[in-house]
Amino acid sequence: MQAAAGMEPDLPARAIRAAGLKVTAPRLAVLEMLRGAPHSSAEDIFAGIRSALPGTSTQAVYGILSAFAAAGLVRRFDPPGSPTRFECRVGDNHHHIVCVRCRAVRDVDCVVGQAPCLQPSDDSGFVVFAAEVTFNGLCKTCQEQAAHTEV
Amino acid sequence: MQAAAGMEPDLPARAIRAAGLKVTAPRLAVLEMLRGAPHSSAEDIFAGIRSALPGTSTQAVYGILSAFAAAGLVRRFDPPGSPTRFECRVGDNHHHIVCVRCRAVRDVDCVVGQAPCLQPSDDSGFVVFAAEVTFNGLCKTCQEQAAHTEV
DNA sequence: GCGGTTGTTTTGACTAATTCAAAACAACTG
DNA sequence: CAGTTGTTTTGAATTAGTCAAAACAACCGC
Ligand SMILES: [Mn+2]
Ligand SMILES: [Mn+2]
Ligand SMILES: [Zn+2]
Ligand SMILES: [Zn+2]
Repeated sequence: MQAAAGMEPDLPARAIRAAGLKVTAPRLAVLEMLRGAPHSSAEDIFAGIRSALPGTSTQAVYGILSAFAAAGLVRRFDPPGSPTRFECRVGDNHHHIVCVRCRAVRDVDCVVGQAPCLQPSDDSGFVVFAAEVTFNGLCKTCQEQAAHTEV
Repeated sequence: MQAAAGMEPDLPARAIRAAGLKVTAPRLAVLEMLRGAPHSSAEDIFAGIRSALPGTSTQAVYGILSAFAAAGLVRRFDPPGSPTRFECRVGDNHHHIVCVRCRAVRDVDCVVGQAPCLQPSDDSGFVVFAAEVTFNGLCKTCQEQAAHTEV
């Protein structure tokens, strides 16, 4: 499974190699898919790549995502009530809005500038690495459907 | 299972009744346990009450916690990588620090005053109800153990 | 206090999401 | 091009939680 190597930069492959990982077809497929469909679950990704790569298994996808996350290539995000999602946007301290009805996820840039939420008022002796902010709400579609149902 | 009724106020029972729920032994046990051990998981709670109430099942605990959460008596919290936790502190917009190593959870009072993180910079048309802030870090114990292992 | 109604718990099965481990395999190094 | 090492496949197991029917108990009114 090697593309015409040595010619174009082939960004995804370089990113994987730069992370100290071997470049493989399933890994390229997962990374490509994740670029086009951020906040996908492992199962979403498996469904998205299985036609192009028959013989691929969910376990492979889980393994790939773990490796990517450990290498800092992707970020995990656990919305309440749905399986873990993954995305390529890393290291920019952005947050998420989740629709409590349909579980849709949208990115939210950090509210108060750079890394605002990173200082808890009292850290109880913890060393804090990161702050995850998750807004719960209703997406536009679900607002409309709720308006219909209610009243 | 009726205590000497009509004498003392019996706070937990009143809280349950005020929420429009019937007062039962397992419900009292769960609420009591949750007061003494906030951020417990369903399984934690089951383990904590099963000796006092043999014959209780995990399903009962799950049912009780769902009813309590729906009634606003308890709050759920989903730390990444561990089962859902529950607590009695409700309606005060407080947040959490989670130790990424041992999964310990601590409360953090809201950082910037009242309800700071409640305004996303761009809400994409979402109506936002609440903001969950989760700080990831290392607890004191895990810092020390990490210091030993590393260097 | 007694019985009926309704909400709660038990019992038992089942699903979804994820993890573990051994063997087969393929990418990269020299 | 062969060896080494990391990756994927295959197959099974586990964890966390859900669903549904039947047994049961709290609470209301009498
Ligand atoms: Mn995102
Ligand atoms: Mn708390
Ligand atoms: Zn929605
Ligand atoms: Zn810890």
